[in-house]
Amino acid sequence: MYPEFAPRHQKIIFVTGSTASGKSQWAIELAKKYNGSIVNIDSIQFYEKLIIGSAAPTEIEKIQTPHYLYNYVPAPNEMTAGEFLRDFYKLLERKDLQFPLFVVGGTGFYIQALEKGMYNIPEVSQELKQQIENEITKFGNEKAYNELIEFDPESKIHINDAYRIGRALEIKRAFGKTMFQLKSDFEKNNKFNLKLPYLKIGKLLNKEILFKNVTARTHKMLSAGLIQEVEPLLNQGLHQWAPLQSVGYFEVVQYLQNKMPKENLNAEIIQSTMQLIKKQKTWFKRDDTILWSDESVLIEKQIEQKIDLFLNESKI
RNA sequence: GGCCGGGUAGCUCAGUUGGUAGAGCAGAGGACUGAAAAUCCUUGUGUCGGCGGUUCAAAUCCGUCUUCGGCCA
Repeated sequence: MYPEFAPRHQKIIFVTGSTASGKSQWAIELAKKYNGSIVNIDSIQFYEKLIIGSAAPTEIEKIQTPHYLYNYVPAPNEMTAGEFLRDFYKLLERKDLQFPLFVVGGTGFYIQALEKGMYNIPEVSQELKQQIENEITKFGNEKAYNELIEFDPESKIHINDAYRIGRALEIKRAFGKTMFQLKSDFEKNNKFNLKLPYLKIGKLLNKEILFKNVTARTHKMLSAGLIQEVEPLLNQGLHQWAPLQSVGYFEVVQYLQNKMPKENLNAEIIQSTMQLIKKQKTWFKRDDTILWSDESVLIEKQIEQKIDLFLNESKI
């Protein structure tokens, strides 16, 4: 599943950046220019039927350039970083795949997962996951936190972070390991990092421009039928479905459940989107290997020269 | 014009029998290895509408002015 090596002509370019930065457009231009393909690495655009609110590519765009891993996960399935890796490597086996691959998305966690690999542990059973989740809701964080700290006194997880406590307990009970042990095992022998040559580029716009983009795009989503996109999903009882907790979808669910007046919807979505952008920026700060462009065409061109070099070099 | 409420952090509001203020949200910063567009952490000095007064001490009591609601003329 994880290839140990790959032919040298198989090159990858990550195109990242915050929401509403124009990275998808840029990626499409590049894919056309270099006759490559687009691969999704946005955590919401994986899902079937989440088209408008996730700003997924249009049908026309998909016809013009090969797009992969978009809108294919049906509800109530939920995507995970690990599942994404499996799907990605399965995609690489396709004979008709046109390289270079432009892997596009703003989900830093997934980019990291693909680039560095993930801790090598099997999937935890649904039963155990459910059991731990139930315990935490029933007995509260403290009991779970105490179990964790007793087992792993070094744990840095905050007592309020029920999600991470739960995950750490899953690892403890299923494999008897601490998160730190997983990490050091992983660092000693990481077979799962990305073996193909790759380059990372991104779009970083200033806040004022992003706010304008977000405002325009939120308006567009709502008039394109975002509410109508969510309604049938709610009718199927999917209000707990993870992607419906995401920016834009969450607010529409609130509205449809009469927890928010319609006149607030637009502003609330804009606000959440700006908060998301802020978190994405914070994530990207940890990675100083991304070549950043802004709204200036000049820098974009300079980066494209680097892409030329990267694609032409035949190292190894 | 009269009566009753309100005017406290950018917003919505708490402030017990007077001891110079605090929550949520927003904003700012950060963490992050299988939900990640999620989850979590850190961060609150503001003429307590103005001016007088009572008091050792007033957002809190009194007077007055101002302003926004509502009701009655």
